Amino acid sequence: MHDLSLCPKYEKAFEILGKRWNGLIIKVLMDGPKRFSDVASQIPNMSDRMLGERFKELEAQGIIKRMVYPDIPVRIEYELTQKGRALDCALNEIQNWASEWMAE
Amino acid sequence: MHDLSLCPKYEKAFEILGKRWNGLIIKVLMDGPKRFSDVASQIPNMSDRMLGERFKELEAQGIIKRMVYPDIPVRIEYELTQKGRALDCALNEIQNWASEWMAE
DNA sequence: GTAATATGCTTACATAAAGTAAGTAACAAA
DNA sequence: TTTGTTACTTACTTTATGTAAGCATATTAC
Repeated sequence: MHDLSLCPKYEKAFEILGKRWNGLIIKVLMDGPKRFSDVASQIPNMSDRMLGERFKELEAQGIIKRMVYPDIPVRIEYELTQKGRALDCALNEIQNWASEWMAE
Repeated sequence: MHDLSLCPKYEKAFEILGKRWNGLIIKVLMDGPKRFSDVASQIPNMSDRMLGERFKELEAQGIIKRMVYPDIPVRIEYELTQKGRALDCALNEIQNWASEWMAE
């Protein structure tokens, strides 16, 4: 049989989105820059450990950036890059699908 | 602070899509019904064990159905349900994002 | 008749990822 | 001085995933 095989870029996209918590973290940040504790409180079942780990990975992948504001006390915010915000359409389509097909 | 919290249906959607291999398996089946070995050969790094496990989960979630045709030898095919096919737009948006933003 | 190959899995075991709970550094407020 | 807050980190346990092999049924090759 012919082997179409998947697009390598699509596979890479799912190395990010196909990992637990990432779809939720990115969606929360679509609302604007947020602090560690604000993201954590919007995703109740996720631990701090996971959020810290995911933030580092997403930053390394260029999807979010970590901003340090030298207020007193120091204020740290995470915000989406252009690459991260470009996921808006895709996540909205997932929301639409969920609204139509997922049970309460 | 106010706690918007995410839509529960969106969270459920990512219990499926946020799990390794599911985004790839569903995409492969968008092309039409396929046999176990055909899906396996299109996702080279995934093991048979994982494919078997994912097929069972996706069937339980109503995203695919397992069809048994009593040919000789018996032929088993996996195909998307209406619910599964409804993910087409979302996965296409992910493909678009990947095409634009993922490195080679 | 015996051996080899194909399909659609399952099993046993090893490693990696995620969950849980507690702790820490820097500062401020009571 | 004790308590609280923020943004994490550390140590340990449990779950998920990876790896390799096996199995039942059947066909084909020799």
